[in-house]
Amino acid sequence: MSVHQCPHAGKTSCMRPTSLQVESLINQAEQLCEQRQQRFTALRRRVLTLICQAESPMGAYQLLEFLQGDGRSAAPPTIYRALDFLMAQGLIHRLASNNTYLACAHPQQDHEAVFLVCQHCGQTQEIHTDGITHSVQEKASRYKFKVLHTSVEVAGLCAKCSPGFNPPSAGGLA
Amino acid sequence: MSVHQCPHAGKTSCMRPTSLQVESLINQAEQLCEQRQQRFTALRRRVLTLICQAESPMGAYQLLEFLQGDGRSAAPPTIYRALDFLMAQGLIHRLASNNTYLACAHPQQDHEAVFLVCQHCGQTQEIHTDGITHSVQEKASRYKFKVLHTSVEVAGLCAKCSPGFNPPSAGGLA
DNA sequence: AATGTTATGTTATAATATAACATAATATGA
DNA sequence: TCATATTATGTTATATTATAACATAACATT
Repeated sequence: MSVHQCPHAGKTSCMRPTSLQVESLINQAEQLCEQRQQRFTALRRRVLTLICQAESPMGAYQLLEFLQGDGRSAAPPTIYRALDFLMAQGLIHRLASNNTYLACAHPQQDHEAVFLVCQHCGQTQEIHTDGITHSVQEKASRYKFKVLHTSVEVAGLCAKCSPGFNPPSAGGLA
Repeated sequence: MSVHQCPHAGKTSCMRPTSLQVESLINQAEQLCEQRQQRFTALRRRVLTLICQAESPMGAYQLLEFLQGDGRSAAPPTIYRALDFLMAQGLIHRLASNNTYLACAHPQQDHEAVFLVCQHCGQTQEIHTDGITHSVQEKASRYKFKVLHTSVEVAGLCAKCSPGFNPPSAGGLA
């Protein structure tokens, strides 16, 4: 399980970040919440940490199990409320196509994102694409449709999971 | 509830089609299934008809109620199996953002679609956009990601429901 | 009719998410 | 500091969406 280079420089969802990178994401979140006078509570911090540490987007009940593992009392509303908060703050995204949640790669700016969701390993990459956003906007305006939010979720196979892919260091074994 | 002009000429999901248009959609479906040696059973026909007649995309349990209203015995698997079949045949689409199902506007060709989903009235327009599809494809290939299916769901307000919209015939009342 | 295949019926349950109300923690102002 | 308001969390129950597993029925082919 090697960590690959990534264009997003430490704040991306396309790989499992190191503990230092997670810490940095959490710190960013803390600052954002402070600026907005929102409470970044222990629970919210814990949930965001779990999401940041995950290899791939996680389901609500998966996260809930981790909370319960903490010894903490946790029922479904516990996790859904935390997720709602984190989404409202733009710190995480929800993937409608598989009901999972993942850390936002760029919590600073308000943006529309595109997600490349690997059907084989689940790893999901958030990418930015003015091109797509603009195409949608342009098309929508032709229908006098006022865009509030655009969800683009691309199902497919990531580089590692594409047929024929052989990891460079493994010589095709395993 | 007037029927507006629509670029899709009778086979669109942006409005409630007339009974003649529904009939035509069903006939198309029947022909496609025959060509593919698939059984277009009474149940499947009924479900597709319900979806075609709907003003806006319908939930599975909503559809199920209609089936039960028919006097027919119907449990969840009844409707989900019909929906699965219709999706496999490309006759309907599923919107992941709100768990609803709507008739495909162009069942003939295999296509990627973009959906403009009105948050106020629920009406949903399927549009075709090579631009968006190509943008996604191009972006994905830069990440060596093999695209299998692209889902684009745009939440917003349709022309009728946009703030300030006044229906031409109502003079701003109601 | 006998047989295999596909579709549907039926029961149960899984997976995802929210409502409603109680308690606890935090913030604010007197 | 205390009283109060507000926000967050705990708790119980339930709603919503979807599937598993197995039985029966319909259909297709011989």
